[in-house]
Amino acid sequence: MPRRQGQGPRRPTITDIAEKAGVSKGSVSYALNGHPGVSEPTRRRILAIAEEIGWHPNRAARALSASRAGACGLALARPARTLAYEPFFSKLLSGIESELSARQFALMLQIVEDVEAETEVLRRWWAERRVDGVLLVDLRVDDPRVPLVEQLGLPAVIVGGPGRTGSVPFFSGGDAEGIRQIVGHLASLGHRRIDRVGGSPEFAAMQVRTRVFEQALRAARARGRVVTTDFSSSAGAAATRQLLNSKSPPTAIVYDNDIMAVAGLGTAQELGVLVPAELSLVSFDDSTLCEVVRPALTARARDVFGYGARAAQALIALVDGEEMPGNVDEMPRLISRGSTASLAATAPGDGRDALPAH
Amino acid sequence: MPRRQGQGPRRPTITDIAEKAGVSKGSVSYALNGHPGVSEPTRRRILAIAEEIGWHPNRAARALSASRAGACGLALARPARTLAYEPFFSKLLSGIESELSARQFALMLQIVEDVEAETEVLRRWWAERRVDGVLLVDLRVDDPRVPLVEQLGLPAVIVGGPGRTGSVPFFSGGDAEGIRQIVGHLASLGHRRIDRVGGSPEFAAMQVRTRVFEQALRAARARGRVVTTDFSSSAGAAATRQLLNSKSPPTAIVYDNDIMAVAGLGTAQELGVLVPAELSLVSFDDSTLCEVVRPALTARARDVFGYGARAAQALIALVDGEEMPGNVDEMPRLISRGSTASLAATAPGDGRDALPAH
DNA sequence: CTGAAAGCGCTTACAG
DNA sequence: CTGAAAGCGCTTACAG
Repeated sequence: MPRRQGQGPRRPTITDIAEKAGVSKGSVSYALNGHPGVSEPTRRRILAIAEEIGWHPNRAARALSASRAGACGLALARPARTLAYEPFFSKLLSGIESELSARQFALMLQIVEDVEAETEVLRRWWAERRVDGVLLVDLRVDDPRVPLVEQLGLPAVIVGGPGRTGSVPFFSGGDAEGIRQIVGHLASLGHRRIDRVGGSPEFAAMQVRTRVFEQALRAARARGRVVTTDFSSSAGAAATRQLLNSKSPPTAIVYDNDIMAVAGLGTAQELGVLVPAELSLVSFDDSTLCEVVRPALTARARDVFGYGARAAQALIALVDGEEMPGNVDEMPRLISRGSTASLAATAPGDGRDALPAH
Repeated sequence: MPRRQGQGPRRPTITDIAEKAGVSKGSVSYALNGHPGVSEPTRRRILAIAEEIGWHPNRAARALSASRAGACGLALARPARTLAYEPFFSKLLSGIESELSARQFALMLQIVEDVEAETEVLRRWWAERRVDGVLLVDLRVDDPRVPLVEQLGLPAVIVGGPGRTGSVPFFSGGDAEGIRQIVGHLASLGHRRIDRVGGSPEFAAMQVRTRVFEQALRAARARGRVVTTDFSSSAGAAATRQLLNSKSPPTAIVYDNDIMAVAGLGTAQELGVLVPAELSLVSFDDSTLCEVVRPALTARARDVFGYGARAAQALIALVDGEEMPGNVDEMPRLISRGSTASLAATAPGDGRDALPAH
């Protein structure tokens, strides 16, 4: 026989409401949930009593009888200490959370070390009925989470595909269009040697970016290399140094995130390379960071908050068995700031002659 | 009579285990929870069967009978879209989450617009038994959450006091020591005019910082002003401009967060003020940001991840009715980087003569 | 329109 | 050491 915890006053239940109203618990439940089966006057009386005594449904009880957790899960396979460096992620989380809470869904968050650990979390959440569905981020190439959720029958939405996603719906982040805009912008400024400091190729999104980047270069009759990194500032700095010190240095560099772009800017400054006179820099993610450095960084902007919100909305629809909203492709836009400039306008010739040996 | 959702295979319950093992559900429960009341051979058999059929406890059922949600809550009264600008917060969240999940607690996260909305979330969570306890961050002066959790009997730990916290335990962030270290560092470099770009005074922590800042200035025989802001980069830039354009500009500025410090650096550069030759800059929060800009920013570093983890640990102890670990005051350390320098060493005289009019 | 009852999957005193 | 039973607070077919 359960004992009561000693904490605070006993919270009211539907039994209390039923007693006060002089009806059965069943009627109270119908009234509270807006189901047919109670007369309008009775419903109003019940609602008034619930309000008066400050009743709220016990989520555990509701979850148990309704076989529904009322929560969605987000497991993040990221070393916890690096989470801090991702303004993108914070915005995404805000967007997801705002939609979820507006729909009365709770958000379960867990940070794990790698994708294997994440699959374990997904299994456990589903087995424990902790969640009704999950959001999958940072899709990997041949991601094990996709077959897992399919096998489990766990409702899931992939945030930021595409990749091979099986039957799991996904929301694309508009990366392809973003890359095209950036390369187009740089090419229109006269750049023909455009390198890219990209993220790790294990991510499905990176493969798309690299493929589209190379297509865009060809379309612009430009050349360029891709250096892969782990997205960290130190890797961004190292890659920049490597590119600028190479035999044929670029006149423009595109970075896959804002942190690396800022690190690249600092590195260029250390090497005495003038931005944007001698080198143009573009970040693939916009953030306050890009605005506050000098020169401010040209960046691909997109509505990350809305992106997260739409993904959450899709997941709720999936969980509720409603029709999924379509994948509205994000339309990114390029925000031109001080870090990009025309080569011709700022540096006569190819602009490299005046460079110190670096 | 409940119906089964059409999703996936039926998940095993203790009834299944009891049948397979030929014992009662009660024995299964005792065995699974490591309680006395079952023989060792029986326990092992039960555990083996549970493992074999992939049993996991239904959290809703467990929560209902144990009157325990197995979750802690974190409601954030921050405009969702600005959450992105807080590396501090991301690290804190990671630390909290790591401790919680290590102890099998889930984290419920909700982002709300203001403290009033947050009190509503706390009330609802507790009434719905969604959480066993909550973490309170960004304590305000006369924060309504403190009397609320006391009245509700909702276990809570304040992250980043102090302030008037009633009976609610809190973890201090070591702000006082941090301020002293920064002012001491700048004074030892010869600075006597040290201004501070602080956060909004509605936060309890800001009051402490300002008080200690003024004490530290007096102790160092230095002078300085405090400008309050909303922590945003634009406010940081505006405050910097205001201070540098004043009749008696500072030779050093301390910023309450990294974003404002970076914005301040950019503003100084725009105004043609050389950092650190003519102006030293210090950030009160360290982050990658501080490392990647040029010059890199001197900053107060602290173990934010561990700070969050310890707060979560304290909350779990409180929820479990165990003894709370003591409030180990954070010992911050100052990381000296390129943005601070001795006045005398870099600029003869008071160093202001050479400044362009700004 | 309303009530009595069974059931969700656990936990835990109580008897044997 | 083990089993049978009640109870957590809901939801929902089923009878009236």
